[in-house]
Amino acid sequence: MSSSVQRKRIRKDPAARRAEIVDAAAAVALTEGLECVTLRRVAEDLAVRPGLISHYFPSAEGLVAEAFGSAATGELDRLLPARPPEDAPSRHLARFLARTSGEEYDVISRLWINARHLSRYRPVLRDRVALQESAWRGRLETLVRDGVDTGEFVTDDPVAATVQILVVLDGLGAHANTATPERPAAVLRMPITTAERELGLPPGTLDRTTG
Amino acid sequence: MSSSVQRKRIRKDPAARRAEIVDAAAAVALTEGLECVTLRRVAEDLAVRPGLISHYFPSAEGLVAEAFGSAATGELDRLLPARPPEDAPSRHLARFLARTSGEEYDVISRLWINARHLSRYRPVLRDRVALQESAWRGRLETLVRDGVDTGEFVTDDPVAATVQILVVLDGLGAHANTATPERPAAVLRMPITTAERELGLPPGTLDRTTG
DNA sequence: GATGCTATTGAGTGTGCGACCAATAAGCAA
DNA sequence: TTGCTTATTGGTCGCACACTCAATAGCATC
Repeated sequence: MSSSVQRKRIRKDPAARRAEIVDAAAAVALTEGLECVTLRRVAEDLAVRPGLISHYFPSAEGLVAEAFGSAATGELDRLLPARPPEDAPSRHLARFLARTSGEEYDVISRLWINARHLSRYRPVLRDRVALQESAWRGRLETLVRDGVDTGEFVTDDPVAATVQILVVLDGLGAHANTATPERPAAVLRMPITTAERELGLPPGTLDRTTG
Repeated sequence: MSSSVQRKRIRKDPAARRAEIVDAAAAVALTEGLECVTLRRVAEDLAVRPGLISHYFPSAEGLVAEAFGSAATGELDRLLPARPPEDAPSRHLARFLARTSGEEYDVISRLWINARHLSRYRPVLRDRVALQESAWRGRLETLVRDGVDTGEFVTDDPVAATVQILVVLDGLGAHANTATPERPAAVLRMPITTAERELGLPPGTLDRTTG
């Protein structure tokens, strides 16, 4: 008779239920942080009992790692999707760098800071972070190599160029959780400057393009 | 008569006791992480009761912030001490950058990652992080300005040059908790390259010097 | 419609945390 | 020596967490 109690059980296909759990966990990871990905929290969001989450993830650490992996993969796809043939590599790179400037990118920075810190205590998560790192690096590296192939980019070490861009992005994202004093324009432009320098592009090539 | 029980009370000067607590908390913060700075943990290290820590720090968050501040200040003093007059700014800067390459620096990177992440949930800590950030920036900026004054460095924006160096250091330190694949030499040299570029120094000027 | 598999629940265990507070004793001052 | 201030103790409370496991019920299969 109590109003808020839902006694009806909904039995789902294990694969679908698992995906549902991972999605909910990833959402929590993005909005609240990885330490908020708990059995109780995820169960509450899905209106099930905590024990059910344990059934799919015998160790909570596995769920946290999965949540991070899912969230990071999703953000990578939004930030740096596969390049359609009609986009020139330089244009695609410019779009990517433009997306890393907005406040929207802070969410991603927060997630990475979170994961890199929590990796200190969670070996399973640490492995997942390493995996995601190589995924992000790999996708940017592919774009760089594509640009070299078309002749737009010039570098004798695509890996070094790629990693240098990522290091700068990591450095700029480090402050996503703290109120940062207004930064000089030269600092805000560091990703573009670095990319243009390492890829042999004339200054200004990677600035925001229309559309 | 029980062997492990210490019933004797040691009453100390409040200022001394407080300093003792902060020191112990800073040590835990550096070695184990800020989330291990708990009333119980610090009390155990000092062989006192948790209630005593509460007496000096009514809120545990205050202790965590203090622990970070103490640890960060100590590390800054080791890493970038005040420049003695007999040291040329370029030589002092070269020493600083050399110290940021060793594995010893990983401890500092870990502390900063830790603090920047935990800032998300702890407003008191967040303020302390902002304070420490300006302290680190201030000290490096002073060194840069000194070099400009002596004519060794050339830049029209000392702040931008300073922050760019720090951003690169932050970016490289982001991986302190994860096993990082061997990085290209160009990446490892980024701090030196950035400093030389932004300060108008000939390449190689800031490489490791003898002594 | 009956049966069997298993997804899901409900209840309970143990741990570590911050916070709170009355009782106690150390050491200084009168 | 006596008395007072307060640093320090010991104990307790409530909360949130992961983890365990027997009981239950949804649903596909026969």
